[in-house]
Amino acid sequence: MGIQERREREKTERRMTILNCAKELILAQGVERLSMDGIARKAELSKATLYLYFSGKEVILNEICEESARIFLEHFKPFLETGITGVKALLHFWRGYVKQFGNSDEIIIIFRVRNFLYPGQPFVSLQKQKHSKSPFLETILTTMKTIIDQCKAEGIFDPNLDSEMATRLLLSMFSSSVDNAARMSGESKKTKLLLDEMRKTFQVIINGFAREGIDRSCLDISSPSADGRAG
Amino acid sequence: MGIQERREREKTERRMTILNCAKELILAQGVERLSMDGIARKAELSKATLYLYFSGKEVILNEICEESARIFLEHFKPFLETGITGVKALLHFWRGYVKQFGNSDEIIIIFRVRNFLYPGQPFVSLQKQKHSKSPFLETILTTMKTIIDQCKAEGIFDPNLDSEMATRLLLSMFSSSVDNAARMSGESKKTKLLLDEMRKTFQVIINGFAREGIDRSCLDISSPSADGRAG
Amino acid sequence: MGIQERREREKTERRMTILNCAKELILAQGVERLSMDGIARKAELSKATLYLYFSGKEVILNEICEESARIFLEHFKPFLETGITGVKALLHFWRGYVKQFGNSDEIIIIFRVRNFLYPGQPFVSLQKQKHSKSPFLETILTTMKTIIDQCKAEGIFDPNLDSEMATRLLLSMFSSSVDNAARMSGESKKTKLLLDEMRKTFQVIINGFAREGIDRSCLDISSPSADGRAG
Amino acid sequence: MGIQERREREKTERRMTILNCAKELILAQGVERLSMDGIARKAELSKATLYLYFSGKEVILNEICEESARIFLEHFKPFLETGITGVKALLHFWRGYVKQFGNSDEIIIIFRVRNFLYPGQPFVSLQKQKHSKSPFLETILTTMKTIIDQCKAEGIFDPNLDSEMATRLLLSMFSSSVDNAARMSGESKKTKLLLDEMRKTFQVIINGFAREGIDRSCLDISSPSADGRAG
DNA sequence: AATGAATGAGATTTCATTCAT
DNA sequence: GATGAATGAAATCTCATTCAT
Repeated sequence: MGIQERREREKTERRMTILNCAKELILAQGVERLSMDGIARKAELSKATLYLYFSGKEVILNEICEESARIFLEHFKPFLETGITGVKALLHFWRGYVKQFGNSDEIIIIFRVRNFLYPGQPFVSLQKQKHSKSPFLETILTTMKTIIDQCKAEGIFDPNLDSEMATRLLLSMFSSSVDNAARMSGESKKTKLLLDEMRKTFQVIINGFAREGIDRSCLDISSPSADGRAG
Repeated sequence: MGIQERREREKTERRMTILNCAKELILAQGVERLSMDGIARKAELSKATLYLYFSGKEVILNEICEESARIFLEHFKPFLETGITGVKALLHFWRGYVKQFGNSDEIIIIFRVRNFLYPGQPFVSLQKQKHSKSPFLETILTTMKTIIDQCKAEGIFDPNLDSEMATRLLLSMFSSSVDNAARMSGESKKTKLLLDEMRKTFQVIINGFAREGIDRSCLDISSPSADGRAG
Repeated sequence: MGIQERREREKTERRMTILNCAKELILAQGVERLSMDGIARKAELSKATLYLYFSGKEVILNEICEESARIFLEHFKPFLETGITGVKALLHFWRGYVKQFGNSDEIIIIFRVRNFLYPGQPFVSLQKQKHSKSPFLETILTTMKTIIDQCKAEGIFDPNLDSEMATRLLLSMFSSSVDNAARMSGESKKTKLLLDEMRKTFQVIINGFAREGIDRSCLDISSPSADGRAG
Repeated sequence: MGIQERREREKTERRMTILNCAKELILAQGVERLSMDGIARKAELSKATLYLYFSGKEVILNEICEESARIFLEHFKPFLETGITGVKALLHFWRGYVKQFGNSDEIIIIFRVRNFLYPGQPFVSLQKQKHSKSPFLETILTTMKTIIDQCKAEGIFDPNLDSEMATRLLLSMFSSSVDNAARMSGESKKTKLLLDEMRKTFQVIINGFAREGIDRSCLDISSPSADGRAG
């Protein structure tokens, strides 16, 4: 029984080792140059062993993406509670993102891998897709759209705003920022510089979403006192 | 010397042939699947010959990007005349883009190749780069920044707006849209759908750039009568 | 010792399980695609365990072949009693084959595995082999040769007929037919079509074996009344 | 021009070199163990070069098979003239085969490779196939069936003989013999022993084809005087 | 006795690049 | 200047077999 458990644990650990090695390599040299050989070498395993845990390269990338998205969602969830206003949710989303972004590279990986797996494919395609291959990414999208709709309903955002376009725009922005960050070397990745840039960008876009004439102070994501109440 | 000249001219023509074939292939099947083999076959040259004109695949891609940017700038220039207001310039920029986008595929190529060459690298890195590898892309950026600065000076845009961030945001948006378009099949590429999406996005961002309280009608890029005069 | 015996019995059972799983897989997907992995999965054992019972894949295949031949012989034996004429024995052989072929897949396995193990190797090599690797196959051969010799002695077959060649020819024919059958999908395997083909072929060959001028009716394998008495 | 021709010739020669190396390896160690690596090593070429000449392993095997069948047909053709009786044609076919078989290994390769490409698939499947992938093999089959039909028409063969079955039987026999030969080591391959076996087998089968009561001497393939005239 | 885990060796295939002519 | 031919290095994936527990 103890053995059973230990086995299970070790197996999970190995899986994690492999995924982590892959992630590190992705951060270090880009998804494009990621090879099974490389992962094997870094994980100090034989190539064949990789195939014991994952049925192919594509699967590894998918898992990385999914796992990162899952982790992100987990970190983010506590910030999203029921009964709060849309703007408040938006702020929480942003803060969750900042927290997450400051703590790990998950989000960088999500975007980089995803862009590799589906090159050039936007997060929300203009052409409807039947089945998303990525439930967690899907969840992120849905969540964001819900928040935007709520903001519209609360009279904060322009009622004519196309929510789906808005979702796409926000996520594209995140993706760009992240890609930008991923190109930076080493520690500088998580610098204030990048977060500043992202905050500014996020702010500009939200301002663009806002209903004309509204007091922008209630949309101020930098101020901790912003409470989402329309003025 | 006549001979010398003819030689020179032929050489240039050859170069162009190669680049054009590469472009067509990129449009037809994506940068990812572009191979020296393919270019050689299409150009009806031997692979070895390609190396007489370009020192490698990377260089070809770079040149393609540059050349497309140059062409884009040429088309765009007439819309940018001195003595007009910033907003008007912005509208011209947008119209130039729409025109360009409806008329040729240069812009698709610019973004797709660039994204392939520097995957995930934003157009304007947050980290200053010593030497831009792409003078023409640089020019596009500079132009846009100039316009934004002008809009700020004219009181249309938020005086606190970070012009460089704004430039990056605009270009990221364009890039995303183009990638999205490139995923669409055939003629649908240039459909109203995409242009609509782009227009909406552009509009939202500009609205976000605007000074608080300003009348948004003067920023309406869909209205041909918008003249950039602040209300 | 009871324990000893049980152990022994269990070991034999395990061996059988493994062999049977392998057989089923062979019938389902062909020898070519048989893998140790597959056997282990089907037998619900670990691959390593297979090696406790058999020293390698080749050995498993050999045993399968042998065991199938043994089973075939067992089914066939009752049809072969002493005191009957050679032709009658031949008819019994044929009927035993038909019965066997209609009732189980052993014979398919014998030939397919054998052909895989020794691709292109005839059942009876022209070159004498010191030690037959397959005693049971050897028995089948011997039996058949005995029958043929008897037919010769009884004046039914051409006295100049080379009995060994004749044996080889008959078995090759069976092998071909079986291979043909194995290519057919599912139930159609045992259709009248195949048995017809085999009967015709068997008949032609026997006719070829016959002494010149003999009345072929006594060799008619389709007629149940043929009794092997020369007219 | 001379250069053009020389190039062409050299290219053909390379192709031949590759095919010949493959053939030698097949004869030496069986099709099963043939690998692109092996061919490359034997041909003293890089693996990549093989792909310049053949688009894959399967293609190489197919070409080998086709080419060998073509060579066989060429050697065989002179023996098949119009206006001869069916039996005479049959004798010629046999002699062509013997000649060919005594002279080269082509025929061994045909059968071994074919058996590998289409494992267990008889030359003439009981299930009709839409398109033969092998025009030359097809020709061999057609030729043989034509001869058999002619023999039936001439009253030599049993009018009830199923010509297609007969063709299958003959070819199976050849295939078996050849496989047998291929297993023999070195020079013994072409020994009288094997040819004797084949002759005997061929004779028995033809006797089996014969109409009942016919004088078998006219079917004697060993006698050079047999002239195919029914007695 | 049993097995989960690991692996070495090898398969096919691709492609940017070089070189002799 | 042009090119046909060649290739090294790398990619992904498979499988019979072994070993520590």
